[in-house]
Amino acid sequence: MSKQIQRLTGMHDVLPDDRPYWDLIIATAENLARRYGFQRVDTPIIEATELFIRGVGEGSDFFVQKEMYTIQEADDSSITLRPEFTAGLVRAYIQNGMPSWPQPVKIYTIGPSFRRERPQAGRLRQHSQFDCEIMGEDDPAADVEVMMVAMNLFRELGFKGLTFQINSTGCRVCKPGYIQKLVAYLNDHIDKLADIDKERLTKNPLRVLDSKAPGMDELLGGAPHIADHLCDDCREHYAEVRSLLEALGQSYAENYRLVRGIDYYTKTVFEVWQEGIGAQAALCGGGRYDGLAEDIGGPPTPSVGFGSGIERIILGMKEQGVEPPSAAPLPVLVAHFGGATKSAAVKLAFELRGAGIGARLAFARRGRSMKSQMREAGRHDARYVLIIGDDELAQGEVTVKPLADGEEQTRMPVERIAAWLEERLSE
RNA sequence: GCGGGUGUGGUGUAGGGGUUAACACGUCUGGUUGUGGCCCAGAAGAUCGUGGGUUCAAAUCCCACCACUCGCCCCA
Repeated sequence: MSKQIQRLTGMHDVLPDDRPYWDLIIATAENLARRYGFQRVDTPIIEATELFIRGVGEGSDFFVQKEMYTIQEADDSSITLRPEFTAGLVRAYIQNGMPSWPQPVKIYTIGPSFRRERPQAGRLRQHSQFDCEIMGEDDPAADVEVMMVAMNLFRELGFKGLTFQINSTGCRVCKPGYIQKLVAYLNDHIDKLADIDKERLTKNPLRVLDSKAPGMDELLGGAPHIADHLCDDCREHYAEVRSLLEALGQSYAENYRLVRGIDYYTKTVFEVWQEGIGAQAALCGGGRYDGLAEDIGGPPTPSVGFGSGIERIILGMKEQGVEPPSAAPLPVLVAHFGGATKSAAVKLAFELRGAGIGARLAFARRGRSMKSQMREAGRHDARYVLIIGDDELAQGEVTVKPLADGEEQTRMPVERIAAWLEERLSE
């Protein structure tokens, strides 16, 4: 056991049993996104490290050192497996001249991303994400549109008990002032903070709001809330987001403790929560990032988007008992007795496949009992076994054995079988 | 990086110092001459996560490591 090569920590194999979940989620997401006018864009899995450093923010060297898969190239350049999608998509927007496309540009993408952290429930080192962005639009309606793609995705997948958690994180004008007030308040109560929160207070004060330490509800309830310290522009924007949600009849919970750790977020931040996925209740997270395009060398481009981890959605579906339709079994198995009958069986199997009929061929290096081939057909839920023996071969026929009750076994010329099956299978 | 839990055939488990490690499911074969699902019989498959230590004797006790898992940190 120890000698065999194993999967890397935090990586997962997707086996056939899980495939229906993936297919359903991807199909639902793409269908939904297209109905809202999003178009698919795929960007490389690897980008210049610099892109993520700038995208993620000055103070976030933590990611660079510990959480990103970074490769030093021989020519001294540094490249990184994408830890998120937004930076790459904004880069693609700028580089491909999308600022001069009709605005806004609405794009979605699906693919893997990477983070080097200790895995836990719903958090893998490689995980796949569905990601939607509206770039070049500052209308709060765009925020709401993106939010509703997320919410409706989970609804269409059959989730129950979802809540919108929303907040505004301010902008370059009002956020710094708020942080000062928050820090001042927390410093006044520093004795009540856990060690870890004291550390956060110096490194990333907003994160203290996310503290899981006991007794924080009360302390933070008395802290200044950012919604009360927004500048006029941000306050107006936030108010309109809420009123549009209300106009849609969409409920939401204002969560003053909802902060996203990345510097580029401005104004709207949101998550969709579902109870019960371990410590991670969020099915998706997103928000507005009006300054990011400029940070990475592009024109001012107010934008909003969200990402949602597919593995985590699957976890949630399993917890909620949401089942995707399972893959349809192959309708036919072609059985034979080796030798010349095998050749004929091989030929028949390929003819059927060419005609669009799914067919499994019984393999048998040295011949195999009929019983064994029948068992194989049964195991795979085939509907018909087509048998070619010496007798059939001599007469150019094939025996059709139905596996379901109620159908009679028949025999017919091989030339007729494809048409016959097509008719039966389309019923 | 830190902490908890768990490591026995493919899967799920039992066993808890002493000669051939048990059970279920799964897999494969067979139950006459060319016909599945149930049933019956049989087979394959595990150096009991790895390495070291204690002992006459270790899957069982001790230590370390590794992996998986849950959580913390961080959250893209």
